[in-house]
Amino acid sequence: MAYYRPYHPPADPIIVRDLTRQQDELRTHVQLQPLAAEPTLVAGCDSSFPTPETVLSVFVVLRFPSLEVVEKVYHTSPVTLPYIPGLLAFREAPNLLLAYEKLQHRPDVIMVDGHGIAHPRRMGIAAHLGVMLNRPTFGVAKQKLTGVYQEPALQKGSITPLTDKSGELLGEVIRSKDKVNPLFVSPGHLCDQATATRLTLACLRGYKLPEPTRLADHWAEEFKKELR
DNA sequence: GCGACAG
DNA sequence: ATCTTGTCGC
Repeated sequence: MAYYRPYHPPADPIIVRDLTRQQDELRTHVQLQPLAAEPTLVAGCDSSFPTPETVLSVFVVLRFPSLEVVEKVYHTSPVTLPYIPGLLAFREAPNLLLAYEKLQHRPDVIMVDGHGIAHPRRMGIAAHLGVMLNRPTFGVAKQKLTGVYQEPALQKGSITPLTDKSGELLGEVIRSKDKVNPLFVSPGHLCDQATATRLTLACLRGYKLPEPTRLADHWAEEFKKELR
C-alpha cells in the first residue's frame, strides 16, 4: 500500500551529529527492568501540530486496570526542529515534558506514541522521555523504524519478535486486533519487554490502539481544533 | 551505491 | 505529523 515513499529532506549534518551524540550519552542511563510494583496509574501521551510551527502535546492518566480516565492535560510550544528519522524525541519530547509537569497525578508507567529501544541507537522517544523524567516508560509505534520481523498471525494477540540483524531483541510486533496492521512495542526506561507487552495487551479495548495512546491521540486532535 | 526511514 | 472523499470489507 506504500505507493509513495516518504521523502526526508536533507537535515543539517552539524545538528544531526550533535543530537546523535546526545542520544549516545542518554543511552548510558537507560535501565531495562520489571516495574517495582503492579501499576495503579498508566499514562498515555501524544503530540499533534495545529500549525507547522506549533507542537501540542497531550498527557492522559488512566486508572489501571479499569482504564477510567482520571486526568488529561496539554501544552503547546513553538516547533524548534523538523522531523528527522531517529531524532523524533528532540522535536517532541521538550513539549511533552512541559505537558507532563501540568499533571496532578504521578503515573506509575507511561505509554509513549513511538518506539522505545527499537531505535538505531536504542534511544527512541519512549526511552528518551523515560530518562528525562527518570520514570518507567515504553513505546507503542504504528510503524517500524528499524529491525526485522516476521508478520504475526492475523488473529488478535499474535506476537512476533522484532530484532536487529545480529539477533538482538529490540521489541515485539503485536496484532492488537484481528486483521489490522500490528503494533511495535518496546521498553523505554525502567521497564522491560515482558512488562511493555503485558500492559499493552491489558490496555486493549476493542480498538487497534491501546487506550492510553488512543485517548491521547484523540485529545491531541480535539485540542488542536479548539485552537483554531 | 542502493534502500530504509517512529511522528 | 498533515492535507483530504469516497469507498471496500468485515
